[in-house]
Amino acid sequence: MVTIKDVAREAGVSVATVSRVLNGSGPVSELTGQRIREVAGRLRYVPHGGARSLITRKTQTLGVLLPDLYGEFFSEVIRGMDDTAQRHGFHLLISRAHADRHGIETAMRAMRGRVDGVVAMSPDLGADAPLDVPAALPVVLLCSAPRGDGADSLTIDNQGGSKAIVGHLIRLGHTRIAIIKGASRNYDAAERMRGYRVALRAAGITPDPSLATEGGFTEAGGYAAALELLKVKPRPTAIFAANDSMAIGALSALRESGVRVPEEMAVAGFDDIPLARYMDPPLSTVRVPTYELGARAVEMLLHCVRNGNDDARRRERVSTELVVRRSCGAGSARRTPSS
Amino acid sequence: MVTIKDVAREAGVSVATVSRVLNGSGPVSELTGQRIREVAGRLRYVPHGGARSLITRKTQTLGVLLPDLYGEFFSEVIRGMDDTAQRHGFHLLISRAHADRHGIETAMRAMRGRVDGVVAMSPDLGADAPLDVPAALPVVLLCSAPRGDGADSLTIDNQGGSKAIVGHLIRLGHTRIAIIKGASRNYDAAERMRGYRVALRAAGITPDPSLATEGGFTEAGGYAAALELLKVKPRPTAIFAANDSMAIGALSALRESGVRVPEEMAVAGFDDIPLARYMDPPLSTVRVPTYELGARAVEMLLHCVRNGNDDARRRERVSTELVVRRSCGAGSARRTPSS
DNA sequence: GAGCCCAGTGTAAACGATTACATTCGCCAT
DNA sequence: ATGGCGAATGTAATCGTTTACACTGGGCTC
Repeated sequence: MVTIKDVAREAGVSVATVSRVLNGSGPVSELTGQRIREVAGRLRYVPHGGARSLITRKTQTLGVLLPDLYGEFFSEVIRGMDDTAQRHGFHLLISRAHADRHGIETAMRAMRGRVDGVVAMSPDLGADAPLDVPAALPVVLLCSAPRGDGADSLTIDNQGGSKAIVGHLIRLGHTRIAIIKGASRNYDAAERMRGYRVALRAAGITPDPSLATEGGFTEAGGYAAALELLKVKPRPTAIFAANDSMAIGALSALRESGVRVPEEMAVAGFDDIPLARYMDPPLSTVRVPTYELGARAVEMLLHCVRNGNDDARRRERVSTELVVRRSCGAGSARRTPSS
Repeated sequence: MVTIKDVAREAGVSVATVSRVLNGSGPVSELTGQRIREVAGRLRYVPHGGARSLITRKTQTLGVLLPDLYGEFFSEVIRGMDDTAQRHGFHLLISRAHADRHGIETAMRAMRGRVDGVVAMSPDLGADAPLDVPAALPVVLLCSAPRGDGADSLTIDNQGGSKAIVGHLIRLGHTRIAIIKGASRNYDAAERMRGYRVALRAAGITPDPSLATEGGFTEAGGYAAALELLKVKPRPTAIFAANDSMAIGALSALRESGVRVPEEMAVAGFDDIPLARYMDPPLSTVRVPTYELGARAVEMLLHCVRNGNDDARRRERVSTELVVRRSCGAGSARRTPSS
């Protein structure tokens, strides 16, 4: 492996001069510069990133810690992150970790000295204590309950989205609106539940506990939850699933039970995954700007990385967009934007 | 930021001893060991990964270079890679790069000194010349035309998959089978086309050039291609799209043209993306084991990293599985495995 | 022509770890 | 008593860079 020393020897100069030429720092004569560049090219010299970052104390790399979920969400977030990082000359060190405190902390430790900062998604609720990681490491928490004041945080406007779609159902005349909740300790799930309650109360409807089931954010969970809800008397006329996967499971359950959607039961989801518009009927939902979520998280992190980590903590939130399709039975069946 | 020196000073020993304790190398007295561990814990010392890798000449990190595509494929591949890498104590440095030679080479250079090896996906055909990267860097090429002998390669059994599904259509009695090809210079696309031809010839059918259109692997492309194919006289009775996205586009085009699937036109895709089984009718396709693809690629790379990069080049291929659903009109409409 | 400045270059000290080699010391066999 | 051995520890070189500082020599200004 050819190092800067090899280049220096071959070009008959010192390593300092080579470094200056290759980084454009310090004054070097035109002639020497050319010679060095020629030699470096001929020898196929490529600077050793690790060595460089040791002395400059910057790795030009951002750590990304994601929970064990995957699918379209995962890849879109990463796409947003990578685009943004690359535009600023940064790499991405990606690791999937358990969503709990311990998993996150372990993974973060392993990143010490390899990254300039970390975007971590640890949606598990409860661990309100700040993370036990080297204090100097900038951290942006994604879709997580804000924790202490060691880290910035970026979340989805879950409440706003829930309120929008539940409000829409209410305007369509529904009063018995059920909810299929997400994973029990999950931050997004809790917030979506809260938005649902707020929307009902704002319309003068008292949330009925028998209309709240849990689906764990999975398709199978949504399926089971829908079957439960069909047994409730009087039966709800609308189901709001806290994500699209569960809504899709619910649609299957309803079809197999012979319940027509949206005539006998309106259904709505959350996330607007690609599948949603292909459902039969197409699923009304709340669009989450996944790409922007990743992009914004990296921007926030880069801000910390560059300006030091010491200034005031930022708490940001990306807003959502109501996507009305046929599954909720709106007259506005075709008001779907674009897709 | 606390370093090994801080720990050494605080514990009243030399850095060598601290290192020995923390790595379990060399003999250290029980007492000293305990003291050092206690101090390290109290000071929240975490070894600096970058510094360590500089001297040990191992980064415990694998580079991953993926083209600008995304979606379910992307995330599943990464999931397979990360699981495998993590099991062996490795991290993943992920970068999206242009699929062409130059993009790959640039990205690889940026990874010098940060990774122990690279999995690169550069499906663009044509660049048969070996990649111009530091020779010592182990590389596994994913879904790409084997290039020179500097790198191992792992591909999908595209031909096998195409032959299976086209063969299936032939057994159903079709003789005029159209194909919607993938992106023009793409390796997978070319191989799938080849498999299609081979299958036809094996059945004594001469491929009809007017039945081959191109859809660029996109949904819109598939839509347009299907409209083209409907104009061909005599009209084909089956369409094989080289991926599911195009098949889905084709389904839309057929529905809007009032052509019933599968009665008037059989349709088949390739990839088995999650959407496929939700289509109406559910899409017959070829399942690609995406997770295993990523997992296997990392295993191959780790083999190179560990045993040096010098031994014989491996050329591996993951096999595919025929997934028959309703869109191709098989009597076996419900033979779909699991899903 | 002495002093200064500045462009161009080299020397060597970092960065934070690992590890080969040297040192010390107690113990045991001779 | 002496030599040798091995356990426990320290010293310092090393990995591949960047960069503060020192040095040289030529062109100015007075």
